[in-house]
Amino acid sequence: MKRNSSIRREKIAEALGRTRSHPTAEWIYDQVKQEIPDLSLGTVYRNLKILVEEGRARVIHAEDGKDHFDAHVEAHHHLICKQCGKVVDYYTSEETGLAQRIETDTGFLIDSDGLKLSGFCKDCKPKA
Amino acid sequence: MKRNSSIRREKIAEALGRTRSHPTAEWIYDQVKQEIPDLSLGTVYRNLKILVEEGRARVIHAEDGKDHFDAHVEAHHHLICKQCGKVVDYYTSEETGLAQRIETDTGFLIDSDGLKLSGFCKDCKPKA
DNA sequence: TTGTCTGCAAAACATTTGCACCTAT
DNA sequence: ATAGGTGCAAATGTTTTGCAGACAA
Repeated sequence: MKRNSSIRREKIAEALGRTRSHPTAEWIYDQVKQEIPDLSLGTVYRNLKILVEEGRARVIHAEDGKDHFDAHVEAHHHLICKQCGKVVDYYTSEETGLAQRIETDTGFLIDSDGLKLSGFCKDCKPKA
Repeated sequence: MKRNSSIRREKIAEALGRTRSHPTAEWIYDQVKQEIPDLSLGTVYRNLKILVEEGRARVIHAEDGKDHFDAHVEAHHHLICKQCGKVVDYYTSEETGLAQRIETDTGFLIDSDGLKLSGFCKDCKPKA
């Protein structure tokens, strides 16, 4: 299947690349719809899927039941808030040894997606 | 709200405790239905939610879009296969320092759920 | 032409909920 | 009586898909 890299796909990729907020499909839809008023939500889903297949984006299955997307594909980790669903980036290279050891121990190939850690963000954290 | 700890709830907890396979609600439903034929799926969902609230189980939002449940609440980690959705346990205490450092750096409170690492399991791993 | 892309609406899917009844205290 | 618990079916909310038309190579 040849890919035409349509205008819509590129606008979607741009909108996703412009933010660090790990938006949902709907958020992206709202953004791009401002530029392309007859955009449909189905198209957003279709293109996000393609971007992920092409390695230009990745999905984060968050605690809020929605898929969140991320165009920043360099290795980094995600902290996912169980309460508000927010996804925050975290950078460290400290886990590379861990991933290595896991593969040796279990045969499981950890991918560069990095870790997902769930918990409570600053705002949702129960005040002690 | 007082909890009666109904028979159904306990059977569900037992079925979940009996396996290490991190089943979905539907799998549990099929299991317990053998003992309680008029069980309904809604009840399974309702009780799983209560078990999670009570800290007797936890949810894993897996890559297959379904929620998986786990009654083994001691601290351990999960390796989640992006291809087949399988969830495998992994035990190590190596990340405690990491969780600590994340809290210091970001204010994000990582919970004892441990890490979720996605990748490919032995069986789904692309043969080199 | 041939294969891809799209809007739209319908479908699919996992999960939740309203309701009337049942059960336990 | 009062507060939970339940089956059932309907509703929900996100994501996918079928289709017929539009577009690009």
